[in-house]
Amino acid sequence: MKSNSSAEHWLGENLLYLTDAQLRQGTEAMFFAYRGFTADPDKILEQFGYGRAHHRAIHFIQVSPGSTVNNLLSILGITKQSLNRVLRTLIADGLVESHVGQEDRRERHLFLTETGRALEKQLSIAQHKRMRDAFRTAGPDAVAGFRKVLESMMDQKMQNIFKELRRDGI
Amino acid sequence: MKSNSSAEHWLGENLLYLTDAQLRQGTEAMFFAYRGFTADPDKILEQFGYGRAHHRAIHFIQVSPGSTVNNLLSILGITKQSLNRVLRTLIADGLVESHVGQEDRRERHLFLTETGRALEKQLSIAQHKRMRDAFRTAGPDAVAGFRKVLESMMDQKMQNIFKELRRDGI
DNA sequence: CATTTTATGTCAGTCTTGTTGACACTCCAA
DNA sequence: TTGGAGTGTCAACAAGACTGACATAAAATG
Repeated sequence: MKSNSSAEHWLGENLLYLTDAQLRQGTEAMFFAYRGFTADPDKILEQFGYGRAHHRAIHFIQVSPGSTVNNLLSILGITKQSLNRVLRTLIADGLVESHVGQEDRRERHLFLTETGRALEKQLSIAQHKRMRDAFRTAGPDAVAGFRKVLESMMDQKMQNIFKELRRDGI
Repeated sequence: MKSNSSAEHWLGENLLYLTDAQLRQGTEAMFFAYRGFTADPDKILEQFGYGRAHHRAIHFIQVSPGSTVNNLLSILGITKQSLNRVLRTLIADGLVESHVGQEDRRERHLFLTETGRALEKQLSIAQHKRMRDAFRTAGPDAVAGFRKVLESMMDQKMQNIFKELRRDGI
């Protein structure tokens, strides 16, 4: 009896929900959900002539004000040339300020201006609305699971950066 | 006593985990996880000179063999010109076959060839490995929550398509 | 039968966002 | 003083999305 229940438990945890069909379903869910996830901010960004790359830069500068270019690069996982193109336009448009470092004057510390913070707020309100609705619909336990799975799906390096971001003020 | 507990419950469900910080964390989790999610297939695709667009086409043709171009378009949410560019190369490379419809001869029905199925298998094995590991680490309840939240995050139209895909054989 | 609509394909041009490679400048540290 | 790190910039390129225009074949409709 006990060994039977244990076998069932093993099945439940390791086979039952890990069929190809289930994994395929997970794959498609990620694909479709990510589209929804970016849809609302994309509409706003379009009005300003910006793209997702601008959104990401704005987001992480907001989260870690004073972050250096290099730090931002390791978070975004793109080349400095790509980031620089985006930063250049954001700085030219007065959304981002770049301050020479006091200790190390080679470094540039990035900050959002008033205008930058306004756009960031507009973007996050739109994005958070959808996420809040999804969280409410799914319920607290589902949200916990959602975060758990997503975290496990990241590369180890990104998982560390993700946790690092939680430690600071945010 | 009872009303107090009820109030706490309400707080727990509607405020506690829906702070700006929590929503921001969800946003970042989606961003980092999606990078991990695509990383492994991307490496394989690169060897063949393909990109994510090719992967998506291959995936959904595998899931729904005989699907028409228009059907695929509504799933992928791109323009026919974009899809056509991808399909042209896949057909030229002998991964996909396009058959004129029997009832309606305007339609083209898409199928994977043997070679196409082989690549699809290689890609899904890589992608499923990461997902399976993440699912095992997080556990069955977390996986259920993960799916629930992702489904709620999709646009209504995509949610229907997603469910539609579950109905057929998969 | 004539016309319109639908499904698909294709050409041409544009945009965003990523890539490499090369080079310059500043400045810290050995 | 020299080497290397952090940063900025130029040029060229590619993937993958977009729009607009046009072509073809076949189905649907009048």
